[in-house]
Amino acid sequence: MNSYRTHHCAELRKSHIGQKVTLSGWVSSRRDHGGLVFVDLRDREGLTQIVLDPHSLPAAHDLRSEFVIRIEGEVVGRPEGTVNLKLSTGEIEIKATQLDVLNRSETPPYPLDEEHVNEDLRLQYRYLDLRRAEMAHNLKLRHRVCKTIRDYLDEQGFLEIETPILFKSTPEGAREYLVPSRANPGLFYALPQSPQQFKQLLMVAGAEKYFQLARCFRDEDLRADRQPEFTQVDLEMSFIEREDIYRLIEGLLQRIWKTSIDHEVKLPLERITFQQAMNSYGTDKPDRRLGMELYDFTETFKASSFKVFASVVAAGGVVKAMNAKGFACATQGQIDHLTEQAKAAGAKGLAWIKAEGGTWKSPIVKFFNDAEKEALTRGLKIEEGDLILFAADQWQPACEVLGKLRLVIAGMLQKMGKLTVPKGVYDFFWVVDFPLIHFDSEAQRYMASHHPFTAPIPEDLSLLEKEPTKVRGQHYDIVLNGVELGGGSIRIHQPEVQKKLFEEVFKIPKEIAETRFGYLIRALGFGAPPHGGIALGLDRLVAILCGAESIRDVIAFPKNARAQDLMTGSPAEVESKQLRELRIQTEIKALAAS
RNA sequence: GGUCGCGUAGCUCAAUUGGUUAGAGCACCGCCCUGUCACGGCGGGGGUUGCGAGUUCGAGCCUCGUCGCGACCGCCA
Repeated sequence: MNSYRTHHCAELRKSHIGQKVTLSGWVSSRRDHGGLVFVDLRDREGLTQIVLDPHSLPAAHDLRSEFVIRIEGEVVGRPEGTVNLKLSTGEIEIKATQLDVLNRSETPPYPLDEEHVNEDLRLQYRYLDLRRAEMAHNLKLRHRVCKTIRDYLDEQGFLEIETPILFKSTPEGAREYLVPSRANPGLFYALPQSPQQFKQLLMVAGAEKYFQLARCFRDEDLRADRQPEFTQVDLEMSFIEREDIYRLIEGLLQRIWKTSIDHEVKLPLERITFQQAMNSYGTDKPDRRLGMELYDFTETFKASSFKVFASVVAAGGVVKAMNAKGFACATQGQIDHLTEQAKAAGAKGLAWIKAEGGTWKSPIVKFFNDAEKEALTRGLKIEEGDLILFAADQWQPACEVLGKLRLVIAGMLQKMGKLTVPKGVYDFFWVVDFPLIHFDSEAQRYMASHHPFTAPIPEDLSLLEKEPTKVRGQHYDIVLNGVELGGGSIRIHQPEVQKKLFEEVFKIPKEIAETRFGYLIRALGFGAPPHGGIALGLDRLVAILCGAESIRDVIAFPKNARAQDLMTGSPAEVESKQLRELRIQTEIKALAAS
């Protein structure tokens, strides 16, 4: 025990009454009554009320917010009627006999207990922001989760192995951060988007079970749940099948939820196919808590006199609909907004029906016959006050349009108080049987849906040449409350299969495939074991556990939406000497000079 | 790159149809106060309304531009 503290500020209870204690911390608030001063003393763990008598401790009058002080005193019970039930330490207080100001503080630029402060300011003074109880709690919970992950995976026989941060550019995926090499002028490293290739090489190396809390870097535009650097729980195993991954990760999630928030996750988790997810929710990461499933009416409208629907069906498309329960009150403005959203998602327009005032109000209902109306009423369980929305297109675009509207409408209904997402519900499930390959209309070639190392499902292998988009991959995503928590796959371990995909399916020129992935294919040729793995987004996972809106709230020093650190002022210019050493010239300087 | 929203005191916000000297709470400074916990009372300081143009007799408010921040779309194998 050192001279600063005998206890922390959330520790003392009635049972400590009479003890002489020393506490150190920050002045959270001060209530100066002239002849008596109360201070809420805060440290990482919590608050304790200090009572100071300014007659013996005159410095008590000079205390201000965020001063760092040390207090000696006696734990006393609070007088009758002054107990504060909001504080865990609210039954006691410290009668100070000694006050030392360890450090003064500038007036804080914003009140630390204020909820809705400009995020700029919070980020600029992040060290103050992190003093707030909520942020301190988030950091603690994140630590608890990391510790649980390490303990669990250690028990399961995993080795924590670090992989390089200075890696090589592999422009197949996300845009990368580049790092110039002074020793090799004109050449660049790239920061890894993920340790994907290294973890596969570790399997070839016989590591068998690898994991890492891996920092990953992507130079893409940011979102509330996207940072330029973020952390993945990255792992890979040899001699395993998909079922082994499911079992392992389910156990891990169960343990994390138990140790961090004492919530029981029931196992095994449900599995749905990509096909089912799209069909029922129009997305591969559905938030099933919202209800509002999509239904198919292709058969109903096959021969409809409503030509818009009938012609889509004739062209091999589908007619899908969803019931936005209780949203018949949607204003014209809201309908217009939904139509815009639908168009942005690729629809040509938006057909809708309002069940209102005992009748159906809709621009299209006049084309429907009784059988069609009956099918809709039954299939969508239409009741007074409902809003029905349609999408007619090829299967996937039709699903996606309604999937997007479903989320927009859920947001609107929540604002109106007509839809409440239940709290404390954690809807985990696996999404499986993803298509291995999709056709990218922009690049005019087939692309890997996940990444190019994903193994096909063996029975689909024969389709690879003729109908590549029908091949399913041994890929799996774990979804929680509409958030993609992570994903992974069984990898290709035969070099000839990997080569075939690169060169014949993805049409990556031989030389490029060689320089980009040659070492990996070569490694696979030296007895690579069957292997697979998964990566979980740690920031998102912790954010959900904390109930945080943004992953910025669970990262100690995050960047803003422009990828800047407002506290340190990075990124920043560098000395021209540094650039010369790297043999780098920037266009910006040339532009400024001209 | 695009769409939308926001920008007024240190912080959170207000300011009627475009109308006099831009207000309030908290914070800050001074004085008073022995049971507060959002302590209270009295007094005080604090503003280039993000910036720049324009319209107008007159702009925090309208228009254009610009900068900053945020959300979303694109992007994120």
